[in-house]
Amino acid sequence: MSCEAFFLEQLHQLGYRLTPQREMVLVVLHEIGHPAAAEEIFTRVAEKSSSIELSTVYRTLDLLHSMNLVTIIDKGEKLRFYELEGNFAPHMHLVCRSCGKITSVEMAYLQSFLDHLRESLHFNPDLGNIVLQGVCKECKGVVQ
Amino acid sequence: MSCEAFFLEQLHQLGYRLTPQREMVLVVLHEIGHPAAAEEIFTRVAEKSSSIELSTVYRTLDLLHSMNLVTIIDKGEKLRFYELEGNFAPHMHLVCRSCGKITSVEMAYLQSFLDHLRESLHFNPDLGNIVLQGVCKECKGVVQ
DNA sequence: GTGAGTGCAAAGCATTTGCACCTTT
DNA sequence: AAAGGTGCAAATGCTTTGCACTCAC
Repeated sequence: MSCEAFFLEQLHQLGYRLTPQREMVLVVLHEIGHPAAAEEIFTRVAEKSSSIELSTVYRTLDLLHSMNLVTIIDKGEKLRFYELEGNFAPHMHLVCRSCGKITSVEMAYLQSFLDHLRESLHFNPDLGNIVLQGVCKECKGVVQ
Repeated sequence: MSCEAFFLEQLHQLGYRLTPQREMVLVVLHEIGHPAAAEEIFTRVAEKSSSIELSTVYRTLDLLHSMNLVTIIDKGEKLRFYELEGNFAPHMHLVCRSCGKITSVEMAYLQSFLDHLRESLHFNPDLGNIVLQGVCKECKGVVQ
């Protein structure tokens, strides 16, 4: 099922309504295809001549997040990033502390560790929300 | 070397000064022994009859962080938590999305994954800054 | 004595919220 | 018609910053 279809079904099931604003936010998240700040999503929707307000973007992102369609990436600063999760296998994010670049990594290599958390510590990790800070390849010489 | 000694040495080396406020923040971080918000540290110092201002706490925490004596834990909300790192082996934190409890886990199980990041992706993770969201043992039945 | 550090108060700033109006259902 | 959504503006609240005074060196 495409994530639009899933979105429509969920909206209906939960008694929410489909508005042009919600539709546009989903479209724009698709187009961007990488983690983006609320402000960027807002700007892109506005550019498409669809009128929208920043607080509506936040409310829609919340909604999408509660449906597990959007991941919130907290880089440890004030600003948060939002990414459409619909089409991808679960993955984690690497954030470069020098250039800010966000890289996606598939979860496979983490699997045994996550199993350990679940089985030994009985802690159930949220898979959509894993962020690692560090220094990327390109910035290796620049900092630290 | 105790972390007080390390702190003093670093201060001196970098041309910073030892003030009662800085000393008290370090003492209180020791006493608390678990991740705490700036506000809590501020309150505890104030209780000890040492006069201090919240912004000074923030400035001191920044300083300690830049010396790698303090870890900043970002639970993905506005509020951040600060923990003295001096005496411990590097570890990561599990944050329960239901009750907010922070648990420390040693890094050993993550080692092979971190090696993979370094070797295959040339990404150098910050060890002091790893936070995983999820649901803890006690809250297993409560949410999700 | 000198410049780093502190207290105070004010600013920042992403995000949230209250409320009246509008629109989907 | 009813209730959920939106826009607008104001509030939040942790954290940061400017500035004059103080104090460690």
